[in-house]
Amino acid sequence: MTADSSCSKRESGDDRRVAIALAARRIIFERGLEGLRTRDIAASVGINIATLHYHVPTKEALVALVAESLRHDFKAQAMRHPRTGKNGLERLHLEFDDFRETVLEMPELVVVLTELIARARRDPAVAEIMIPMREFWKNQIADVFRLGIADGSFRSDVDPDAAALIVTGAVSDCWRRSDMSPALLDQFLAELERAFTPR
Amino acid sequence: MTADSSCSKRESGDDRRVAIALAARRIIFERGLEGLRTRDIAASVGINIATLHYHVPTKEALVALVAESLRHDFKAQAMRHPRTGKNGLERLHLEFDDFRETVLEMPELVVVLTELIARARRDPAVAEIMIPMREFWKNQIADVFRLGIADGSFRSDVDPDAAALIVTGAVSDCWRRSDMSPALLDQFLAELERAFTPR
DNA sequence: TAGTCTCAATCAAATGATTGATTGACGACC
DNA sequence: GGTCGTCAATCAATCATTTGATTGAGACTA
Repeated sequence: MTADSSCSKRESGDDRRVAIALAARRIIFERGLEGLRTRDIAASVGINIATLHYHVPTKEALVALVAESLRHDFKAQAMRHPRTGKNGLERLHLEFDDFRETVLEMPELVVVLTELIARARRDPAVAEIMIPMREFWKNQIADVFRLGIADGSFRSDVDPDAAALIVTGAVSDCWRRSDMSPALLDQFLAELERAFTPR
Repeated sequence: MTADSSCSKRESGDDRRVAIALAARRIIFERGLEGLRTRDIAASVGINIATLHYHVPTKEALVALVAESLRHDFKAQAMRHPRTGKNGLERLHLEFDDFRETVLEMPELVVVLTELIARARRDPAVAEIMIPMREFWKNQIADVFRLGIADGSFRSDVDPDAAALIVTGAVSDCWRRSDMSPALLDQFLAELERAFTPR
């Protein structure tokens, strides 16, 4: 206890808010938005409830902070692997590699994403963050399909927008299952590629 | 008010519980599990909070009742259109017709389903109802694919289980979007069929 | 009549949020 | 280098309301 000198120093506002968002994400993962309590977050961060309110004034603002936090991670993720010089199919394949990595590294991500997307229906502040995120992802995949059709790595009768909806939807749902064996995951992703490749 | 004679008769326990489940579903649709309050359900049904507890002893039991209610509707739905004498592709097509109907008739269904499936991770009583339901649906679709491969209406290299995951996942996610135009929905479903048909 | 169902009032605890006092950090000034 | 003032950050205590649930009496039904 006395050796713990890091506790005597105050964190900056931004660091605090990051810690708050991460704690909230963990709790949402475990208990859903349903079970998210401001006091639990404060306890998890190691601060008083009033301090939490000092940094994040309302619970609603807190949920929006979580949404921002997710957006931030999502963005960092999207920049991870360059796609230049790859054809459509190769890019789709890289998307799936990213997916596998994310499942391993951030299992909680999609559970929290799902809760926030559901909340977007009833909270405009959250919608403002989550819906553009989702659309961005879908449009990225649609562009991969357009490229693939042009370079011949996908069937010419593929509808890029519809295909993107299929891929993003199937991948999201698969992610939510979280109990899939690696073998079944491989089967699933292989079948998803086969769905669009020429014969 | 005085002309309202239906209020003068007591409902049976079963009818009450049905009304309670339906009220709860409506509230979950509007506010999520996060915003589900026993008093709001009681008010919506037109009964006192103690009466609600008489019929459904705890909030947990109430959520399980909602899960049962969903299962019941899901079952009724599955029996709706006979599938005899149809090949694989025709059956898949009928599944999609059902999907369209359900989107129109019960828009709240998948929002509530999603909330309950998320809750299944942390509530064994709900998991016991929701997970078998989901697996049943997936296995039905997998059987459609097996039939279709055998009758030649689907590609022979389709992996039925993986394909079922793709279809159920994509359809569920699409359903959750709830803001899709009918034209885009048609495109989506057509592309989903093309993904598995021979060339 | 007996069992079922319903209600208003109530309980104990939880919940999001507030208040006022105190502490920490930093820069200016002597 | 020490002191002071200012602002940011923190805390314990508290508030007002909500929440899931309970109690005991009365109403309803067959």
